[in-house]
Amino acid sequence: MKIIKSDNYITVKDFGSFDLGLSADCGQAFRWKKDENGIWHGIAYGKHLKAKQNGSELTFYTSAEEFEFLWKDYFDLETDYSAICKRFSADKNLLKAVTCCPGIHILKQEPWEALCSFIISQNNNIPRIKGIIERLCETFGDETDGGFTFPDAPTLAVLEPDDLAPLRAGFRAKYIIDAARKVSNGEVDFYKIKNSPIEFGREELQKICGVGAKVAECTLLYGFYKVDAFPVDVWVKRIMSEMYPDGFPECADGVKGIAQQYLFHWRRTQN
DNA sequence: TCCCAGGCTCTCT
DNA sequence: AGAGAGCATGGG
Repeated sequence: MKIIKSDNYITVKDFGSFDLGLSADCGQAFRWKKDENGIWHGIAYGKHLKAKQNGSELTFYTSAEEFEFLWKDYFDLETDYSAICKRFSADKNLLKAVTCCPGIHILKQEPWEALCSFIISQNNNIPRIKGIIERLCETFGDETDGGFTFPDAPTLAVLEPDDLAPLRAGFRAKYIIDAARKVSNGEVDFYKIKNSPIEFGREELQKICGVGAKVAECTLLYGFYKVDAFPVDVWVKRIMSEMYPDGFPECADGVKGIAQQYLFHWRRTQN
């Protein structure tokens, strides 16, 4: 990877097959938006980022320091996805999926944001998930230069479900509050989840009311970078019954979550 | 309008 | 243990 510094931005080259837009908007994160100039805007870890891609050139409107300690890792730019996709090509469906949308990386989101976002995602559609999360940030987050931060768990833990009425999250409001309380009082231990095998995280997260297998897997994959987590939603369920009635292919062992992300996006963007 | 959405809880067998 | 209804809301 090559980084060229300028006054107010940096240019990055030789980053492999990464696709910024696809990664930002393939249903794993809900806060990235593209403006009329093709520039992506997002906020993570309390920092606002503007970034754009022109083929094999990425522009980050931030300092080289911030890129090094935050965004390089957030966008998982040092993992060799072409090697992973090459492994996937042993399976004909996975080959189609990675060929159709190369460049998807798993975004390393904040654990709390991932948990909260996927609680909101249940029995919901992506445009509305984005709306609820936006209202959550506007109502309870902190204002920064480019928007609002994601409100942390302690901030929400002191609220009652009714206080979330402005979000129009429906029955999910009580789940968000239960999650906020259990995370901020340590009943659900993020540090231990991060440093334990995936099975521990599965059990720990499902202590929260409103968190079942699917939300737990999503949180582990996108919030804790447990790349073998395997979220099964209605789309992946279709894929499994149509293409893998006898089980998932061996070539995805250890990185099933990444395979799932390619298949999910592929299946969803067909027609 | 009506169906359905990156599911989960609760209840009834 | 397994199946099914109900859930809040609104996008398409």
